[in-house]
Amino acid sequence: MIFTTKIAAAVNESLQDLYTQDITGSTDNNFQFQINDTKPEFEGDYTIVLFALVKSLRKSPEAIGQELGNHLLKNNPNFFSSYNVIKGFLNVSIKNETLSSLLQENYQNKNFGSKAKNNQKVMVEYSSPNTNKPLHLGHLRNNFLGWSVAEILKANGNDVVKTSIVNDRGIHICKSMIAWQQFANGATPDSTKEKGDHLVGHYYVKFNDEYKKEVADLIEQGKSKEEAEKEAPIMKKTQQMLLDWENGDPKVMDLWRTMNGWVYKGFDETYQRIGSDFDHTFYESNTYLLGKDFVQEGLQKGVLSQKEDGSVWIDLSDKNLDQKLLLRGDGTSVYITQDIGLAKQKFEEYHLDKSIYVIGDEQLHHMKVLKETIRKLGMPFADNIFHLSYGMVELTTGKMKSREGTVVDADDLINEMVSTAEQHTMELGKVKDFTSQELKELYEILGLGAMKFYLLRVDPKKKMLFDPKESIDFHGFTGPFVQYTYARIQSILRKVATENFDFSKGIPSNDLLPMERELIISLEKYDTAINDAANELNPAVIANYVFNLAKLFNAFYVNHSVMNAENEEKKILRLHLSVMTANILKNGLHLLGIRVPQRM
RNA sequence: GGUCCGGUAGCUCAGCUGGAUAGAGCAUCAGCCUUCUAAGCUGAGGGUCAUUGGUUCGAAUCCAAUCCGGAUCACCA
Repeated sequence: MIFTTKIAAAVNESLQDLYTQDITGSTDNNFQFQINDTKPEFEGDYTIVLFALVKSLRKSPEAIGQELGNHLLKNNPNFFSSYNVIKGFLNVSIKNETLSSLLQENYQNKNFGSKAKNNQKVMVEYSSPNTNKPLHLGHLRNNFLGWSVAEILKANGNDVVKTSIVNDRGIHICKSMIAWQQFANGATPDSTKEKGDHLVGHYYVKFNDEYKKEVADLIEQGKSKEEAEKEAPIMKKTQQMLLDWENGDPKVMDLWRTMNGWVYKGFDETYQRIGSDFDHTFYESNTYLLGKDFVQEGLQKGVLSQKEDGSVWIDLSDKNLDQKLLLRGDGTSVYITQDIGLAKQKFEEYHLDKSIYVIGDEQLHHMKVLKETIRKLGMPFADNIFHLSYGMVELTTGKMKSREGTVVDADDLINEMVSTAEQHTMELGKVKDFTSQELKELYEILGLGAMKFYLLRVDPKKKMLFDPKESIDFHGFTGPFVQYTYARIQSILRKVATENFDFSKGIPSNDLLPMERELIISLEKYDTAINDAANELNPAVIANYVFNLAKLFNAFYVNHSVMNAENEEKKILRLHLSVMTANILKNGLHLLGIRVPQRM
């Protein structure tokens, strides 16, 4: 970022000096060019692409390149060391002195991280589970994404509020409750030694099994499928329970609170383990009546219309979106009604500039409708609602369906990852002196690191394929690879620390090897990575950056010794490089919710 | 059917606001541990960037059409 903006400014200045008179017509001095990284097969650090200038200057790209390169060097003798022109590409190299003083400066600032100050108040809503079943792989993607995006936005200078809305009411919750009443014989998490969310989840599946059975029986007795589905006793009981719940029936409320309590306890355990946290949690049981007022207001304003049966609609056909029901004939609200109410509440209570919803892409349409409805209702924040939609996690073995129990359970997967980490660690045998407590901690760091990296390294928008039979890798483009690089550097620092280096004296040499230059330039790009990731709401940008940096360091590591450097000056330089790389790897991984081990 | 998203190496994915010979990881093959951690490093093979046409100095990238896959279009949440 620092370099590209600096180069852009320098190029602009030179172009103005050289060609202002030559430009006919426009006087805004707007020169078109592009700055790219120089491809490794050419000499140089950055490449200025000149083709776009050819037309307005009416010169050959080679001529422009020579003139511009020459002028740049003359004008910025402390910044550029050399240039070359190949076809329409002007490759420039940055001076060693500039690079090492940048490293020096950033070393003293402790970080290359973003200095951006956006100062926006942003809410990120993510996780948003149902309290009738445990979390599965899809929820993990959501949690990791939401948490990471929130941290990335913070790193980019925003004030971020993390929230979750818990879907704790409704017919599906009653299903688990009814099935528990009928089949559980009073089983509790304590009596069964099972995590509460799993226990409740079983009865959700059980409901579905029983329901199917009853429907089949009724069909056998001669009912139509439709009739059977309506009349199945367990479904009727469930619907009655929902009514009782809405009327505040003490017995139902009691059971509801108890069973939700079990689920929350289970969720908390999982959240704590994966490091998900929220500044505020909304509960649907509190928010589901929100939004009705706006419907009334909208009616008065004439934005909404009412049908004969009393139902209220909004017409979005001008936005290519059809009509949408906002209030049923009996006056009860639907999902989107409360969403409108909650959106408004969020903006007002928190004075938000932006509200981001981390929700699967199957709700793209819903979110579009929500946004347009809010706009039509005249609420000013419609444009500040963003849907960070992510693709489903699909299994090689078919679709995940909680109802049918064909999901990759979050807790199971985490356990599996952690034990794989243990297995690898045991095989390598590098930490035999660790206490059992330290080992346990290490396995968590590595197992979760592998899993988070795996889920975050791909573009959120894309759906991803997961093979439950194949374990997530610990080699190559993975979390453990980056963690390993960090641990390696710590190993160097542990050995050198005893020698009491005086870093305050700075880097005494400007004699840089190609790999040392590459590392500095790469470190400098962390800032750009954070910016890009924040603008795109895409943690994969960070994952890719951090991986490339680690790869670069490893190549450097095998070629050049820090401890036994050619001379004292080299040693100091490389220590700076090592510390900075470790800092950024740690910081970058943190943005992905991944911790680093000191040894592994 | 309408709308939206995707199709890049055997597999999983980068690259997509147009730029040089399309990149990683896994898998395959060949090397590297008396020197700071081999969860590592070096190298090799592997491509009709779904197809066809267009735009231009230049297209994986932009446009159009077609094919394939998916999501969605509730008085469910």
